[in-house]
Amino acid sequence: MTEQNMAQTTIDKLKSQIGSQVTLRGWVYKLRSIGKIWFLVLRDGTGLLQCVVVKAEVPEDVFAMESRLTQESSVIVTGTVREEKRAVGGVELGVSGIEVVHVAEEYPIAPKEHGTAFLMDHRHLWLRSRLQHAILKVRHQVIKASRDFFDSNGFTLVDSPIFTANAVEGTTNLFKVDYFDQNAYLTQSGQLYQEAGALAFGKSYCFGPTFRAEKSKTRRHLTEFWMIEPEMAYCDLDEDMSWAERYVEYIVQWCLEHCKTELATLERDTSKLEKVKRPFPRITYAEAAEILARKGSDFKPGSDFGGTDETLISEEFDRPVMIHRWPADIKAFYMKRDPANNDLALGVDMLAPEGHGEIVGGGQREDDYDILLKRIRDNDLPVKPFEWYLDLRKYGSVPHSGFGLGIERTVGWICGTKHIRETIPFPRTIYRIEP
RNA sequence: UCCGGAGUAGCUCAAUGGUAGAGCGGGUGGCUGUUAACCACUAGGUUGGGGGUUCAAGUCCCUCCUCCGGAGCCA
Repeated sequence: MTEQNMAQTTIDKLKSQIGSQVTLRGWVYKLRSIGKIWFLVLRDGTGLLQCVVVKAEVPEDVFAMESRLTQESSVIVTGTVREEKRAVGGVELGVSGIEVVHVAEEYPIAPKEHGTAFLMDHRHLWLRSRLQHAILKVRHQVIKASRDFFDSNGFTLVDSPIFTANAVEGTTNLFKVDYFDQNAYLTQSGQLYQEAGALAFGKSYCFGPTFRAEKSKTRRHLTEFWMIEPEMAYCDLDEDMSWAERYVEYIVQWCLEHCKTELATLERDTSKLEKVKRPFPRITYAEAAEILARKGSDFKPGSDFGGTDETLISEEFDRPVMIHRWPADIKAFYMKRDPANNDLALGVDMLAPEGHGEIVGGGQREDDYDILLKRIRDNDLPVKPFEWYLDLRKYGSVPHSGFGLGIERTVGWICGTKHIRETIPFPRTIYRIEP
C-alpha cells in the first residue's frame, strides 16, 4: 500500500484526523470564489466538507481549476485537515492538490427551490441532496433494525414469493402478469406464506416488495412498497400486539441512537419519538369509533377509518395506538373471529402518531379447517389456489398470528416527511414508473 | 373513477385583452474567509397541443394531453 492510499479517508472520519494530510474522493457540491481564495464544498456520500484553495498556497494549475469545475464534477482532493468553526461540520480541508476525474455537464438541480415533479423526474440525481440522503440513511437503519430485531428474537427469514396465483385479500386490485401461458399476480402480501413458515420454524418473517394496483393518489400510497411480515405459531392476538409494540419501539429507539445526524438534518422533533416506549395504548374498534363520535367526525360505524379519522384518533395519544377487534365484514377472510363476539375479527391496526397513518396491520389467523374453507367460499374465492393454505389447518394446526409493517410509512413517520414517495429510492406511483 | 388546482426561459414564478419579464442557474469579468456569498455585464422563449372569438389572445371560449393535491381503497 502506498502512502497515498494510507491517507485515503472519508469525510465522516475527519474529526479524528485533524492535522493530518488526507485524500478524499468525491463530487463538487458547491463552488464559491472570492478572487484569490475559492471554496469547494465536497460531497463524498458520508458528509460534506469545505475545502479551501488559496492562490498563494497551491500550484497555479490547481488554483486555475476553479474555472473548469462545475457542480457535481468528480474530484480527488488532497490537503490538510484543520478545525474551523466557520465551516459546516467544524472541520475543513486546506487544499494542496486536486485531481479532476470528470467535469460534469450543467447540473439540473440548482441550489434553490424546485417543484416536486421536477425533482422526481431527476430522482436519480436528487438522491445526492442533503435531505434525500438523510431520509434514505434512516430507511437503511429502519431496515437494519428490523432484521436485527427479528434475527435476535428467534425468527427465521423465510422469503415469500413475489409471483402468486392467489389474491390474499381478494377484493383489492392486483397487478396481473403474463406468466408464460398462465395468469399470475404480483404479491400484495407475503403473509400466507409466512403462515407456512411459522408452522415450520415456530417464528418466521419475510421482507420484500409488495404491489397494489389501486389508483390511489395520496401522500400515503405507492403501487410498490416494502413490507416486513413476521408470523408466530402458538400466538394469540394479545401476544401479537406485544410483538408489534416491542418491534416498533425497537426501531424508533434504534434510529434515535443511530440517526442523530440525519434526524437533525431533517429538523425532526425527536422529543416526539422519545415518547415511543411500551406499553402502547390498545383500544377496540368500538372505542376508536367513540373517539370519532366525540370529536364530531362524520365517520359511519361499521366502516373502515379514512385518513382524516386516523389522524383524529392518533391525536389522542402520544405514542402509536393499536386498534383491535374490528367488524369482521371489513377485514380479510383469514382473520379469526372473536370467540366472545362472532361479528368481530381478531385483527389489529397500529396508527403512528402525528397523523402518519396506519403503519401496521395484522391479527390472529383462522386456524380451523372447516371455518376457513367456508370463509373462502363465502368470499367467492376459488378454492384450488388456496389448497396448500388450507393444508396448514389439516396438519398440526395451531393458534397463530402475525402482522405486516409498511417500511415507507414508518420511515416517513420517523423522518417527519409529508410525502411517502421520498422514503423510497425510486417511488412507483400510479403516474410514475420512471426513473 | 370522482372533486379541486397547475402548465410562460434550464429552474421558481410575474405579466387590466394591447412591445413576453424578474430572481436563481449558465457564460464573461472583479474581489484573500465565503456560508443559497456579493457586484457588473451577457446569452437564453413555438407561453403544454389543437381549434375558436377578436383589429389584437400567455390572458376569453371549446377540446385534448401532462402533472400536483385530496376522496375512495389500503400498509
